[in-house]
Amino acid sequence: MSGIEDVARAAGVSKATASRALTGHGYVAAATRERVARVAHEMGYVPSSSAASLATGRTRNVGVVMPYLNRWFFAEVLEGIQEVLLESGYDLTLYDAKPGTEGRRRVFDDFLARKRFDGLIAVGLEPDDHELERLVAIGRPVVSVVAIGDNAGVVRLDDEYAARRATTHLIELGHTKITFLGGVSVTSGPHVDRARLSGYQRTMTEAGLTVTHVRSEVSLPGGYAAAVDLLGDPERRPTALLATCDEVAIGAIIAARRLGIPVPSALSVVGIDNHEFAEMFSLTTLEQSPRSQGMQATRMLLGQLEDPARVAQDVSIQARLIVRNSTAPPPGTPSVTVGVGVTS
Amino acid sequence: MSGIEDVARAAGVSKATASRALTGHGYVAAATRERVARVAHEMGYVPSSSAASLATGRTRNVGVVMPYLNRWFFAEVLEGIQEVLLESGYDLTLYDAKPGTEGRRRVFDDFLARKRFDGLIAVGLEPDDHELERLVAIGRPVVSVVAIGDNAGVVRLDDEYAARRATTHLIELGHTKITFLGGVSVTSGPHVDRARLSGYQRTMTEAGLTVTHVRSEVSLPGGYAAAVDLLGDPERRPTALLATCDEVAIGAIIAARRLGIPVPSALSVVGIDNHEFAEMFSLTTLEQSPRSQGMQATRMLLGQLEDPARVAQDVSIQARLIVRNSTAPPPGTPSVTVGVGVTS
DNA sequence: TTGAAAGCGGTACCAT
DNA sequence: ATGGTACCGCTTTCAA
Repeated sequence: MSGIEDVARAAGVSKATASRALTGHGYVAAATRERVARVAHEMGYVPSSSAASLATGRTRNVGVVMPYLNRWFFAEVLEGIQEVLLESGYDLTLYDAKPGTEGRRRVFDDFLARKRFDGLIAVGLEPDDHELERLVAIGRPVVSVVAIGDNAGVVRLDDEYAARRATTHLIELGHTKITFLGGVSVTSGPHVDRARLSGYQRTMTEAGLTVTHVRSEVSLPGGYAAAVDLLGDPERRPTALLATCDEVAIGAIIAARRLGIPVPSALSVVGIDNHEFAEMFSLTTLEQSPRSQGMQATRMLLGQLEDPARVAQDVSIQARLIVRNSTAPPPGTPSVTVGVGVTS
Repeated sequence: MSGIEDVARAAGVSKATASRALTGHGYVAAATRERVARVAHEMGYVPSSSAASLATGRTRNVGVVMPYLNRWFFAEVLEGIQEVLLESGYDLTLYDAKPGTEGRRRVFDDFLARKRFDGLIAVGLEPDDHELERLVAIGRPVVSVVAIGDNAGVVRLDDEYAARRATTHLIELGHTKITFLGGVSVTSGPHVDRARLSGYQRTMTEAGLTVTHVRSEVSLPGGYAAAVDLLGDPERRPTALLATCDEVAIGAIIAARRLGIPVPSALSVVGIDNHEFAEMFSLTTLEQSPRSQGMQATRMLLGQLEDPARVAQDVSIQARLIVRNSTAPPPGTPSVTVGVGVTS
């Protein structure tokens, strides 16, 4: 395994010159640079990253902390991050921080403290005070996808807006019995679900409609289970459902089908995400593109790395409504109304 | 940021002793060790990993290469790997190697060559000759999940067996028109699907039954689309479907429901995976636990790292059949037959 | 434009 | 059991 010294010798220059030629920092005669580069290539020279890191203090590595890897949103964000890092020659070190686990504690207390990265991307982390403090203590730039509650750079969906938009869509179709499916409450549970629930509640209240909220585990099977429960009871059954995310919405659609409730003629369903399955289920939803959020966050971080003076930004995304075939006017509406009320 | 030298000074010992006390290598008086440890802790000392790597040649980091992050199998494997590495204090560097992309080329030609890891885990990689050569050239232990075609350590599902077992299950129920859904052919496409298709074909042939294979993109929407096509044509419609994986199987079940074909009374469906959605769809399937495959592979790799003499193993897993409610005897079978023929 | 040499922060050998 | 010191391989200042 040849080091830079071997390359220098073979090219007939000093280590210093070889380093300059290879890194592009400092003056080197064009001819020299070329010769060194060629020799290095021929010898199959690959710089030792630990030596370079030790000398420069930079790792050319970015850390990514996220609580789930196997959920659509997170996997997509991760792919987006990976794509940009790959282009930029940065490695990506992944830290899995599942809420409430010993592993998460170790990630914050041990792993991150090692600073084996130049910067960090936190995805949907919802850190508590202690964790936030650790994050800040690292002293490296942090950008987050989904708010994190401090002054770091952020890329996020405007959740409140998305929920308002979705609710408005249903109200405009003529619905009055609209139930929000998912999350815990406005004051507890993941921030994302709280913001969406809140957007729904405000819109309903402003329209003089009654708010109804049914909890559901935030996953496809969770939405299915909750919807089976809700829709099975004719007393409680609404004419429209706003789910906290597409996974829950799709679970609900599957539940409705099993119960023989036609969507959208007897029940409208809206989600938030534009999940990869949304099209297959003709789901009306609000688009958030997690992949491009990951890409944006990464670009923001890389920008800060190359110019520490750069101010951290806060990018808020207004989701676009995608109307498919899971929403229609409520049953009994004269067919002159607006909308795409085609029966499935 | 205090270094080991500061710790040594504060504890009144030499750098060497401090290092020994902190790493646990070599003799140190118990009292000394304790004092050094305490001082280090008080000072918030965190060793520089690049310095340590440079000195020891070991990174305490494991690389993971996989072609997809957003598919169930891969995400699960990744979580399993992450879990074991976290326990062992290893970092995890992720390399996304999507087939046919420029990014993949760079991963193999540039990123992996930097050897910023002590060992590598390749998941479902299906490397071509060039890529395999690069992998070997790295000169670090490699363990793969899903075969890789060389002499590395492997943890994998016995795909041929899984398909045979699934096919046998359907044959025992009395089915004769069984179609395999997914994959490309026995000689092309991903190895996994080829092996499963092959297991199906042999079992069918041995039973004197006719082989029918319908291609499908290997995803839930893919299975849905392919099944809509197949089941929509009464001429071609079989009484049972064996899907190359649960995602395809579930797509097919959804398609069947949409077409008004009751599962399992008019159509039996078997998958391979035991996907997180399998239970919700009452899917009969062969269980493979990707999470534990990831964990096993990681333990195998860590074992090789601490004892390079250790022989690489080849762990092959025989999937267990989980009978749920997506399989039943074919329509028209007298009800005295064996099986779990409950109509959905 | 190039070279010599001093680190970067640990580890581990060799003495003591 | 502990200390002195020579590396690990690269970057970067300073002098030439």
